[in-house]
Amino acid sequence: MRIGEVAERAGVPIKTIRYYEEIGVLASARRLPSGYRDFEPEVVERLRFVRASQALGLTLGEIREIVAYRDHGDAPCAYVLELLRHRRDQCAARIAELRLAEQALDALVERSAHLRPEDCPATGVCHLISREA
Amino acid sequence: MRIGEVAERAGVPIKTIRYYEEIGVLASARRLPSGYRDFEPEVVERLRFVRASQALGLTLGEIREIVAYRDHGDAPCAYVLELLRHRRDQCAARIAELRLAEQALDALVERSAHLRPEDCPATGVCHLISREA
DNA sequence: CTTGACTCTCCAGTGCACTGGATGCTTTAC
DNA sequence: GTAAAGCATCCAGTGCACTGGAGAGTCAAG
Repeated sequence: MRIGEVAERAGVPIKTIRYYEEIGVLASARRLPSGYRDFEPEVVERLRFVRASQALGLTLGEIREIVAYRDHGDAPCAYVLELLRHRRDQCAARIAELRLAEQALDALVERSAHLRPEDCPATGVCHLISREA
Repeated sequence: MRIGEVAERAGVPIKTIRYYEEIGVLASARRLPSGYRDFEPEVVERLRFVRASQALGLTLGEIREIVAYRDHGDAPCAYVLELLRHRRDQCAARIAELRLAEQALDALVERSAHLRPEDCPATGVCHLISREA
């Protein structure tokens, strides 16, 4: 299967597939006499795996580690589990941060309803934000 | 005030201050005969404003716009308000995304408690993740 | 007067994940 | 046979916000 078909089936740009190969997320593809890459059909599945992992917040570096385990013949389960746990914690932490920011933003937007531009002091940049400091 | 003192008072690295000046987040500082930057004390306040804005998720590009309003003599209130609203909506959207990812990760971690490595199929990379696709 | 701390500019690199463009060979369709 | 589509490599750029280092000038203390 040539790169264009893989790209279409997996829904990943051609450039990206070559990039994945370059950084080791995909193994180097076999070549046709023409020099064209010749992929196994399984690579489509692997690309979906990569995209699914990305959607969960794993980095390409982590994904490369996972597929390296598999390509060495080991089941990556324990490593994957560790990554997933870590990533879940990061998620939770990030959500907490964003909630705080959201609340602060909400309070600011709310407060602005009660302010008139004339109340702006001449000093500083914008007391809407800087009073927050 | 020289750059080192500003850096210390505002808690911002020297390099970063020069960078802010370069991209227009800070106005170009006056210079001493030696060539050293000579800052007004107010720049410390402005740096705090920049950091507070960043903490709310505004980009340096947006912050530059805000201070540009102020430096042209206009109160940036309306513009700031628009940014804040937009940013709040982005925040909410991102939180929703992360919640989904968190739930998926949680389900995966949970499920892994009931799987043994022996159950791993030989094909694919890791069915823990790829079944999710 | 020397040493060390401070500052200057300029260039380049980081991290992450791509993306674009130039240039040229190969394959496919008509 | 020719034109278009597909593929190849290589280099370089994107966006964001810095960060590091080289090489050189300046200032304060002893």
